[in-house]
Amino acid sequence: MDQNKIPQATAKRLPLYYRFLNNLNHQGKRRVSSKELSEAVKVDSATIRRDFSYFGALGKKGYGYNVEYLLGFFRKTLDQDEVTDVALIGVGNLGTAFLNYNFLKNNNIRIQMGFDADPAKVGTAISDVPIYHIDQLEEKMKGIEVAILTIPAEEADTVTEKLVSLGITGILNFTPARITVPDHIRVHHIDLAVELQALVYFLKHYPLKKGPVEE
Amino acid sequence: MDQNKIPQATAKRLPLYYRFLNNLNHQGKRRVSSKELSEAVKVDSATIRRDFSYFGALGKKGYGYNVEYLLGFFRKTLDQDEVTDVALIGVGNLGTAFLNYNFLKNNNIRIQMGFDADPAKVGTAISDVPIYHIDQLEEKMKGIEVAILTIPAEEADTVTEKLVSLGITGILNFTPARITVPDHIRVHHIDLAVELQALVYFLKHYPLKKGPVEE
DNA sequence: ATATAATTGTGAAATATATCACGACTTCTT
DNA sequence: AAGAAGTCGTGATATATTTCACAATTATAT
Ligand SMILES: NC(=O)c1ccc[n+]([C@@H]2O[C@H](COP(=O)([O-])OP(=O)(O)OC[C@H]3O[C@@H](n4cnc5c(N)ncnc54)[C@H](O)[C@@H]3O)[C@@H](O)[C@H]2O)c1
Ligand SMILES: NC(=O)c1ccc[n+]([C@@H]2O[C@H](COP(=O)([O-])OP(=O)(O)OC[C@H]3O[C@@H](n4cnc5c(N)ncnc54)[C@H](O)[C@@H]3O)[C@@H](O)[C@H]2O)c1
Repeated sequence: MDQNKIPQATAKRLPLYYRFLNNLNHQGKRRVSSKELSEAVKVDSATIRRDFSYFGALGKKGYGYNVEYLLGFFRKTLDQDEVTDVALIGVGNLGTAFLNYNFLKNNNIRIQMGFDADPAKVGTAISDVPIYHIDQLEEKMKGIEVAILTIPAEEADTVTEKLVSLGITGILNFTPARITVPDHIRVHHIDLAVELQALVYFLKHYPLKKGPVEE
Repeated sequence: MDQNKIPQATAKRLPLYYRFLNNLNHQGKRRVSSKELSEAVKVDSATIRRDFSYFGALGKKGYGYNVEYLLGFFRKTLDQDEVTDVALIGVGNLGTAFLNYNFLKNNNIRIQMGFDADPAKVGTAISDVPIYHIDQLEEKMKGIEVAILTIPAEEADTVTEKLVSLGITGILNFTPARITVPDHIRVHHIDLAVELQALVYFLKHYPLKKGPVEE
């Protein structure tokens, strides 16, 4: 049932398509063309058609795509029928922001518990998510396969080792550390400082149209 | 002085290299090879050499790269000698987390002011960053070219229009909305829910080695 | 002084992604 | 019912990025 031939670039766009299809559905739209979708998600319409085509012929020539059908298809494809539980490690500035966000609504993902090393935080709850001590990882984290890492960079390697030994398979890493994991574990990095700095770099070195490059 | 031929993929990695070179320098390391750096940043060593080579011959065969020299070079390349001021729009969960983070230290970027629509937040300061009312944008935001957008998705288009009319050139957009801007404005999207959902998708559909695909 | 080991920079090849452009088919209009 | 308009799916092509692999050069050991 697995389509290992779906390009990663396509896979990364699926959640985006899914969200916009949901929006359209809520607006009562019955059909949508790759052109319309393109304007909404800012992805070239040929790319959208190509993306969809990896899953078969989902549309109808001359008509477009049926919103409800497409939505249902992607819901299954993205496993949106079952809730995915994740753990959050590091209840600081970023971690707290995530705990206050409802990933269930649109993404069917639930942060089920948080862990921190600070005794002042242990035992509390944020948006109904209980916070445990990091030493309770083994005891509490049974069955959870995905972790969000929002701890100081210095702690990243130690905590990652623990997570790996407890059977985690995926980590969303917000620390600037490039953590080391065995081959069978997937890590996605979101490096906010790098993103910001890269944006600034692009602005200065790849100016878009207006404002010609001086000097 | 501009090198418009540097691939975007390379440009995105520059801040990463810069940070690790900084680390090495602090550790007192004098030289580093592409292989060592590769292990630290998890980027193939050939890719690193290729990336560096776009800027000329920065290394020495049989020796590697001089850390201090490379660091100095990238500091200039990344304009790390002057502070870049940015504005943050939307002082909620995420926005507050960013305000509490010091981007100055490693990235020479300063969030100089925040804006919000909530009167309870206006007039306060978070980590010494003053919060103004969104209606004061024009009055206060003079000279700032980059904005971080952390407002509700519904507000994204309206606020973006204002930002654009006030001469912003780059936006780091954390809302799930795909905002529409003129061609000369650069928008980078960081869509946290999409990132999380994409990670989950990859885990289920592209399992790495161990744990063969069932069903 | 010589041999050995390390490491760069890069042409060439491989891989990945995006876009063009059009035949085939559907829907809409009159 | 016929013609016009719209839209998909996709072969071909273009572009972007990564990786291989090796000659050239430098450093190190004996
Ligand atoms: N806040 C931002 O805007 C921002 C921006 C860029 C990068 N980051 C990175 O994200 C990470 C988190 O940032 P933050 O601002 O939320 O930091 P923070 O200091 O506010 O939060 C870190 C939390 O982790 C906890 N912690 C420390 N050691 C731990 C351990 N061993 N196990 C479990 N919990 C532990 C701390 O008690 C604290 O609550 C950092 O690595 C930071 O560099 C944050
Ligand atoms: N918090 C998360 O973990 C998370 C995850 C995924 C996506 N997001 C997205 O990031 C954005 C911010 O999320 P959040 O959790 O910080 O939301 P939030 O509701 O906590 O904060 C939004 C802030 O924007 C302010 N605001 C509303 N309208 C405004 C306007 N017109 N001008 C200026 N300020 C205005 C509000 O007063 C509030 O302080 C949202 O679009 C959300 O979908 C957040």
